[in-house]
Amino acid sequence: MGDLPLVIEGEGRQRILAAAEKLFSDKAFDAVSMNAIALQAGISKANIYHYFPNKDALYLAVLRAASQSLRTLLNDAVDAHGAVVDVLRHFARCHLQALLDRPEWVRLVWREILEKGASRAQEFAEQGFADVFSALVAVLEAGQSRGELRVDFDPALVATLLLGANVFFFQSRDILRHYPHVTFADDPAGYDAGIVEILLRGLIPVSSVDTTSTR
Amino acid sequence: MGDLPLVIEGEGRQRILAAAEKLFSDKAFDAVSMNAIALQAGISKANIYHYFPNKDALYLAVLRAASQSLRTLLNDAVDAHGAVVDVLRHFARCHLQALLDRPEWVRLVWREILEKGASRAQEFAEQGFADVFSALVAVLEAGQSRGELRVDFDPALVATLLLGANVFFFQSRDILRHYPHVTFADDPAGYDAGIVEILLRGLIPVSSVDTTSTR
DNA sequence: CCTAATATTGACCGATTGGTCGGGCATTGT
DNA sequence: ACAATGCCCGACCAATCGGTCAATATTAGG
Repeated sequence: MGDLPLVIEGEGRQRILAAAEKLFSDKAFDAVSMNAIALQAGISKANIYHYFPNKDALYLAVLRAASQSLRTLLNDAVDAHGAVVDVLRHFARCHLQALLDRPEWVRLVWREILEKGASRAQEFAEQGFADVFSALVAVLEAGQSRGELRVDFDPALVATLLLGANVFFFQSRDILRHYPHVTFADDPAGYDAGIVEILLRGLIPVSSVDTTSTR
Repeated sequence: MGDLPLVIEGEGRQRILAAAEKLFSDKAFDAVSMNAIALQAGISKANIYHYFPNKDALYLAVLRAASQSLRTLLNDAVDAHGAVVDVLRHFARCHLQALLDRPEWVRLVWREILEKGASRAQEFAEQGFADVFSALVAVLEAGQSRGELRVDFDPALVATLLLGANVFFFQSRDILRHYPHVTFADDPAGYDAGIVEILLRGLIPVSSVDTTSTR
């Protein structure tokens, strides 16, 4: 009695996972102590060991959950309906928005990729994002075979370029914001619109001064 | 006597910095102990404190040195001679090669950006790469005013796209390597060649079925 | 050869780390 | 009513952490 049960369906385990996710998302593994996690979760440190055998297992559980959530979130961005150019525009927009909506998950997964070179990254990012990548490649190939896109480029390369543009934006928008020429740091939609437009049209004028048949 | 003086000009301080750079480059700050650094440098832990007041100062010195070295390395990639398209090709190639040649520096700086949001990242990456970014933007603007490039795109956006493509390649080539469609994971030159070509020409066929007037 | 400054060290410190242990508290099936 | 079972905690542990200090090598100058 007395203590107000703020978390009814609490299920201690979820509290722990949430606390760990929050802490692990903005500090490295060794920089997050079990004490801090227990404090954040509002429980005792010893209690964590009732649900998880050790720190690694807890971290792995958090990473697994975040990775899977992020995976489905990103997969939802691929909607292969309509003309290829529209699909690309839609994907770029949704994909970047998904990254920005759940920065904790992205940071969690990306930190793991940075630390463990290709060892554990294989288990998550590789297996976890291969489908997004494949879906994007498939869209591009369809566009090629349907004549909507040129056929003399590598679809996987374009997919990498598009994914990389979004990830890079996510990672360095805080830095880009301070650059004098950058006007899109706070406008992800505008950024993606510009990116896709450049990818589609190219930087070189169509041929000579023919020009402005843009539309 | 006895001990072979492998390092003549050793200058203890450099040994420490080198050891710390190596360790900090593939493990996070809290995951690297002063003991480990001392061991790697082949000296005693207490001796480190003769050259550096504390762990933070040592880390900061390493970060500063790596950041500056990386900065000059990347700046050298910008060579604004010749036609704009050639400059872009040359820059992309050299920039990515610089990243791949000194992965320790890149990982060091990039980890710092990941950890400290925009606080200390400002001091290094921002200040350190603003000139590369500006130079690239200047090249693109020159290309626009000279009529070699279209004028209806944002130069800063293209610069971000190009830099991001290289950084993303550097970060995730270990993952990309395992993707079925990817053939360029071990061919940075080919990757950049393809990237630049796409940026210049665009994905959409010149007009309709005119086609294959490539090259 | 002596001295003074610089390098370098082993031993040590309090604090914090991941992890353990034994026992309370509450719910539940019987 | 009672035993059982899961949940939860304070206290504790050995190991390691960053950092200090007094004492010793090593070097340079006169």
